[in-house]
Amino acid sequence: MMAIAATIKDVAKYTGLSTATISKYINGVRVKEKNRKLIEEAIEKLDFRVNEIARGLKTNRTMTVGVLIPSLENIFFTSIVSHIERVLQEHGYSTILCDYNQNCSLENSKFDFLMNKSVDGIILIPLGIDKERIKKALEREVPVILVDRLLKGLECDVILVDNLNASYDAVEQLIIKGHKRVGIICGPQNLYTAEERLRGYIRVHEDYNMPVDQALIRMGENEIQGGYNGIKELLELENPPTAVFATNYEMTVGAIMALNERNVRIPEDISFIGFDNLQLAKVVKPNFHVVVQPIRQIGETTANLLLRRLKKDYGNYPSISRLKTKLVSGYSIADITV
Amino acid sequence: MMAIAATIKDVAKYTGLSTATISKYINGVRVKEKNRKLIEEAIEKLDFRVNEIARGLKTNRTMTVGVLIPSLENIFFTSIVSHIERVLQEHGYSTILCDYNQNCSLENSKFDFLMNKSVDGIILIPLGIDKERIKKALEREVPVILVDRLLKGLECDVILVDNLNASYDAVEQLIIKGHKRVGIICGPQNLYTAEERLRGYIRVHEDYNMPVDQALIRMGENEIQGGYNGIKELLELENPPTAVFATNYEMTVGAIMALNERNVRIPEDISFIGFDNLQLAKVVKPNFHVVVQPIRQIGETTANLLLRRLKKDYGNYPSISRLKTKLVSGYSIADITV
DNA sequence: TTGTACGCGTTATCAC
DNA sequence: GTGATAACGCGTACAA
Repeated sequence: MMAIAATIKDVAKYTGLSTATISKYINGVRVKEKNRKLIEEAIEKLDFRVNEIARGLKTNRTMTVGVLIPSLENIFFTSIVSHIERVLQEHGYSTILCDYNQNCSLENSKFDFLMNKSVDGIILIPLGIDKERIKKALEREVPVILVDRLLKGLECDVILVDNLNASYDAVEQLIIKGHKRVGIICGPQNLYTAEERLRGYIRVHEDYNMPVDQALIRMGENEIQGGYNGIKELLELENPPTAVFATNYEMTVGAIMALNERNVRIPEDISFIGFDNLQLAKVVKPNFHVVVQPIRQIGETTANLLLRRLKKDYGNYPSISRLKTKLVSGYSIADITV
Repeated sequence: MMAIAATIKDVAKYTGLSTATISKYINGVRVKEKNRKLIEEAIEKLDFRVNEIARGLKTNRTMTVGVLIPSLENIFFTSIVSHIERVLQEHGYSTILCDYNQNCSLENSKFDFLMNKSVDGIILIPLGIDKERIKKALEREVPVILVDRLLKGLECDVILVDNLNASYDAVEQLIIKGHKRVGIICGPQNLYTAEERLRGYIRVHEDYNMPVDQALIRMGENEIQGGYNGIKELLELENPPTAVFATNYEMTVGAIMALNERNVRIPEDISFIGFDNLQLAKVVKPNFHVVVQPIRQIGETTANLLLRRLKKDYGNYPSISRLKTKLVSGYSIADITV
């Protein structure tokens, strides 16, 4: 025999009160002290829980947020989601998670899927979504928050990381320590973050009046393989760099692997700065310098902004946050100033 | 002006038909050819979409599945989720994802949260959940599928990996190649998978009539640090192993890092078998042997089983699948048979 | 094949 | 403070 969930009606019957009163109690309206006791007893006894579906039908809210990310197999993205989910859940929202497998057309269709599911809001790490979809969502008063990547020409809340200065500061450290030839391993240039990180690299060169040698710029996929190949190519240059900056986590792993494999010592043979995973940087000896993104802050800021929008608080719309990274020091930079 | 979603009523008005007819059309019941055309035109024109909330209220189904995993910061888990989500989404289900941060009490409360959200089914990678909760869910006809870990004394569908034989086969390869002292780096023994993997190690020793040296068994957290420490301890033994088996991905990364750092060569100085991430194994030179879990298959099997249960197909309940791993060869085992 | 009428569990609007 | 009642949008007898 299966326990059918009790309804407001049941509680009403049990207490002798009306459904209206029960509903009010549930929604925080004051009721007579005596009735309060009674209702609480009934709820306990009948194991009553609000039917969110029925409530949603009335209120037009599902207490559900859609989160759409490029891939579930990338720890940077999923870590952000982890924090988002925690904060939202604390406020009673559940998180419908979708990934689009780095595929724009999937990105579009999953966005539609979420809209069809009547989510109350959407958090999106975008790739190449059709901006009209986002506009339409906003028109329907479904707030959308972009994360990590900007979509030019779209008025929308967005939480970013200051990638340009992250990169600038990292490379600057190398320059300050006397490095004239700094290699950079970066992601595809149609990707907002990768582009920004390369721009930081270029700008710091300009600011220090140093030429940019295109041969030192290695682009590849944001994967282990990309980092691995990048290092390989850099080491095989006639005039190889004395320092290398890897600009995302997977590439950092690949780069370290390639260096170890060739017995290239850090920092004696080459100086190195990695990206993102502090734990990894701490495990490898010598600990390497690493640019750490404020993952927790990204997630929490995003969730909190969305919660505000869900409360119809549209203060400082559109809000553009640019969170700061941290350069955590290690022992992977050789001082070669003469 | 915001586009309010059209309802069945609107479509009925537009076509001059009744809401019942529209509803039937939507649910695949035949209608007059002429009316079909008309309805389709109206749906297109009005941009009508079924209100899943209202439908859920009637059908008592939310077309939503809860997925509860130990951590969103572990790529093994999230990769499984990725496949689950894809399959479910193809069948119109959305996935509410929660993680419990490796914390049993959170595991319990998030399970409750999902039940309160009236999900149609739950997929759980369990740690120490109160089994009564699962029983109660099953009684309420909410199917639950366990993944990766067994809960003893609970009748429930479960999708497992044959960890014992995975470990057995890996270590056997080392033994066949003449290794008498094989180190194993494994996770905490209150964890189902870690325990199974160690049992495989022990069983193959028994089968080959080899003593098990407790000093060669290093336990730690399933993290990079655990693998790193494990290798370190093994290398510092008076009588160190000639081969090492790391039993999860993070530990494999840590182990490789530690070996590289000490310039211990694979396989000249030590033979090695890793776990899980084929891409990593292929990137490191020499490619190392690696036990690969059928992640895609785990996800798809899980999703498909749940879909069957959601259709009230309770054939071969409880279903216990034990999926096979694959030992992918590399060049990390030295043949030291004399 | 189509239409009428009602109910799903909740909230909101009134009166009282 | 409380209660009766009408929505919310859809599915489904049952009747036509």
